[in-house]
Amino acid sequence: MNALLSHTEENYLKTLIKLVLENANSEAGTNELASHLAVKPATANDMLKKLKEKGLVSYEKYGKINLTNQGTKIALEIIRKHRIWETFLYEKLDFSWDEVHDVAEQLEHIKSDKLIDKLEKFLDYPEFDPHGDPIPNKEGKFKVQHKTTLAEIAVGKSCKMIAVKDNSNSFLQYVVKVGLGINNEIKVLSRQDYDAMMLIEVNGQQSSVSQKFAENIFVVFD
Amino acid sequence: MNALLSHTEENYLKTLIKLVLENANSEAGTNELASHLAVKPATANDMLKKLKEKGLVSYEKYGKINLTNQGTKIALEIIRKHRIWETFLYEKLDFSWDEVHDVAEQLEHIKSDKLIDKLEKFLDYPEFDPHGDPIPNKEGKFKVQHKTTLAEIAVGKSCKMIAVKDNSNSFLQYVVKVGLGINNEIKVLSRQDYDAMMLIEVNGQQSSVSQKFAENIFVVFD
DNA sequence: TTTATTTGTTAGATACCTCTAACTTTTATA
DNA sequence: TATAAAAGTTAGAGGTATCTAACAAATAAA
Repeated sequence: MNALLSHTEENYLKTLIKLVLENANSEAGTNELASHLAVKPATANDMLKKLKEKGLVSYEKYGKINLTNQGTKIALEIIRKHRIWETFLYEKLDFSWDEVHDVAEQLEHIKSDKLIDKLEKFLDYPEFDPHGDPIPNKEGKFKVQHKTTLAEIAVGKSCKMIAVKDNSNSFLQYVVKVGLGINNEIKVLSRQDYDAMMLIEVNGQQSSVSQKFAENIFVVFD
Repeated sequence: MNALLSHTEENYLKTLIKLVLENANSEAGTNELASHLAVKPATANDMLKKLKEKGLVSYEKYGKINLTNQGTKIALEIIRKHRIWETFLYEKLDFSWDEVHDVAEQLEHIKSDKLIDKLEKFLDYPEFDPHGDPIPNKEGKFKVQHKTTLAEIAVGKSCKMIAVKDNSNSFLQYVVKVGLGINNEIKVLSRQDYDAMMLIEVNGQQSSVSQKFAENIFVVFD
């Protein structure tokens, strides 16, 4: 029995699960939530009351926010839809890597289980989206990859890019500019002691990237 | 400069253009509009004021409603999106003929010109949707077919189904049950004088259909 | 430990879309 | 043409999602 949630409610749940998963402490705060959704804390607070009323989040006044099992389930369904749509846009409609996110933000709210299941089949059951993030299946299960960042790779070693951490347009466009994409080989040529700037090589193209950049590129060892 | 309209506003425009095109008199009334949108006349009246304010409809108090050029343009864009999505669902995702409408009602509101243009290309620029309705191009132009209904076909003659007039689920499911679909050949075997019930044959299957049914099937002569 | 800062909450207001109930205008009918 | 019916409008209200401004609690700093 999927509760009928508004786009807004769905966006709150999606943001909450991201915060809970990223924070490692498995908790989120009102201000944090509000800033991710670009609303004021007062607004987020109101919505939290509503979501609590619906049994989707658990929290007490002045306490930390968590998703209930039901809330987690719904949040994973939204992430599933988002990533399947991103894959469709990238693979079938020739959208570029950095264009898929914004459109998928809209498409993820379409209410039709049949649609997303048929789309998944059409794409031949993809396990990762164009950014390398895992796609939850109908039961909410997904592949977890051990994630190393480019910043951790030693000088002289090579690795393969598997995902990005930051999904912002500005970052993704930067990644494209450096000539990087999913499954590309990266060789670490040197690293500055002072600021950890790295010189890397991708498909013969050398680029100098910051530590911040390197920390947002997930890789696996060759 | 595409005004940023809400889903609701878009639905009003879409319904208005349908009424205006169907009515032949090129006018619509408040009650008529309201009943098609399943809202009360008071609600429709409020929205009309807003759409007039935005320059999308023209009407005077107690007068008839018309779309402005700008309103027509936007309405055609929504119809274009709806029909392209229907075609996608039917051709690529194996949705059945009678399932596509409801999902397309949601998809038509996705805001991305790039998306719909790429989808159109992916489908190889279709001219008609799965119900036989013409798909407006980017400039709002579409093919007009001279439409004869099955009710007008003489006994003993054959014709080919090209579209349906009624898009309701109950009608479409009935059409499927009779074994009919776009481009099927229909032979009119007999017609009752009393109530115009017709006996037709489709792919070897004989069915008895009412006048109401026949009036909602568009055909061309062989 | 007292104070300052950060974080979270409440109250009151607005815009959107909807409703019901009452009223007005137009159209049809007797 | 007078009246009844249909069509259209207005006023007042409610739910959702948002805001600002003011306040309260928890945490960090002096």
